[in-house]
Amino acid sequence: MLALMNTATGEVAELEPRDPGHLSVYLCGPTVSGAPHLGHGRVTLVWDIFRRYMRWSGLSVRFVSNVTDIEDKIIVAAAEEGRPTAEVAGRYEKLWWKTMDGLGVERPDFDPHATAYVGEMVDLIAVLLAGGHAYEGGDGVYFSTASVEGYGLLARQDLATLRTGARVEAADEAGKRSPLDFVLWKRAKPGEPAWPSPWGDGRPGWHTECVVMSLGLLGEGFDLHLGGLDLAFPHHENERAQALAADRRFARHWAHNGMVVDERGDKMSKSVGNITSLPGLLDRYEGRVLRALVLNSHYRSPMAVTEGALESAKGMVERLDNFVRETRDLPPAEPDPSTLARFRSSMDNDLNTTDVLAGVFGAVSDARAEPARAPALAAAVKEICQSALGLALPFEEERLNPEVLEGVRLRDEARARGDYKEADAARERLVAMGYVVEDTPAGTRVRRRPR
RNA sequence: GGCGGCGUGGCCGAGUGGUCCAGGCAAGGGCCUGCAAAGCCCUCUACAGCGGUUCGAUUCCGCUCGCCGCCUCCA
Repeated sequence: MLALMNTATGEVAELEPRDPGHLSVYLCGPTVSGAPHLGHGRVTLVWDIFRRYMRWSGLSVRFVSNVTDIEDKIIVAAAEEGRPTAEVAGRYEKLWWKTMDGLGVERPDFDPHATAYVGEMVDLIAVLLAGGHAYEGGDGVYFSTASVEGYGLLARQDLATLRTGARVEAADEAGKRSPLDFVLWKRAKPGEPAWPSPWGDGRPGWHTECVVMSLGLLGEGFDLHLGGLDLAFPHHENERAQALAADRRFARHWAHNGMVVDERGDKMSKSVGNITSLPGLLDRYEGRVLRALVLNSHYRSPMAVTEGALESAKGMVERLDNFVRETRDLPPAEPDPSTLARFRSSMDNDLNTTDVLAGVFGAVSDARAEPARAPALAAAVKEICQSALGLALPFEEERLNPEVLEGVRLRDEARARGDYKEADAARERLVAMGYVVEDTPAGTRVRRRPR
């Protein structure tokens, strides 16, 4: 079974599914108040790879990832555009899923929306109030962090030290008793979207939705809660605190992926404003290149998405593409067992995907050096890349348009009669159409280079 | 200030107390080719610095320097 760093303990530990053979997973999804950025690309790719691998390993995975469709930033965006929040959120959500398709990231099994769970959130807040874990302040209802034993587990600090480092409270949260307390229910200002509650019309705070949605769809003591490292504290801590205060058993294992950083090594961050649009990047690089880049770095390390790193990742994809093209007509074979074994042990070791790539490229080299083993090795590469990692490779012959086929025919004819001037001209035309041209014993072949 | 992490060859990026070697990208040379492309071969070979432990440290320990993350919004 796969061992994964557990943020709650600081140790790599084997996953132990609550229900044998089934894995229940919650991943914190996007707030749809803008275009997805590179950080969204990483978090979704990392855990998409994880999810596929778990399924490939024979587990059934119940994968839940939420969409936060009501939140301050959405209200601001809607006000700026003079449109309803639901419309703005809907538009960005559409862009979100389109971008996920571009990345080759599978849809979650469930994608609960915050606005569909307001009633459950109100119920939870009532329970917290009744239990003395929450209080009413000026602008709404707040959670009392001091009321929970062991608050600070995911930050690996205790309440007192966290409080020492906390920054000055925001003015609109003046009703809080402690800077670490957080809002459960925000009373609506005039014109803001609002839902009814015993504490006045308003909207839920961000941290509550994940509690009711994860417990609602995955049940008590679900297996794994995932997200970007920046969510570990305070977001996940605050989820955990609510669940504990409500006497519910929450996630049993927490895992967090590292941040995307800029060229200088600084984290991409909304407040800093150094975030890069993901759809914009996907115009320049296909999703497979980004997936290769993610695979080439450990999921917990900071990852820079630079031109050089992207070009390098593209080179890897191209090398795999070439290997697949040259081996796809080999007779079918069982995947090479030792290659698969190495793959499993790399993945099971806290998702060491860089080592996975080393193994895959090792198989590629071996297949070229030892033709007798090539069918089994090629089958292993296919199994690993396609089935387990979601890295689509050209296992099927590409269809070429008539114009390209005509160019290929012209080059073949010219070469056959020794007219290299014409042959070169035909090649240039094909290159201009975006193809790499190769001469083979079977004649001219063309292929597209990864974008 | 508290807590956590990082510093590997031109670049990205694993890993390890002791032979050799990560892997990819890039660069240079060669083979192959009508010329190419792809592929193959070769070259460039590192572990921030200083101490310590050890027969032996890039790997363990300490210190120094540098960088980053969290304690604000955030994936």
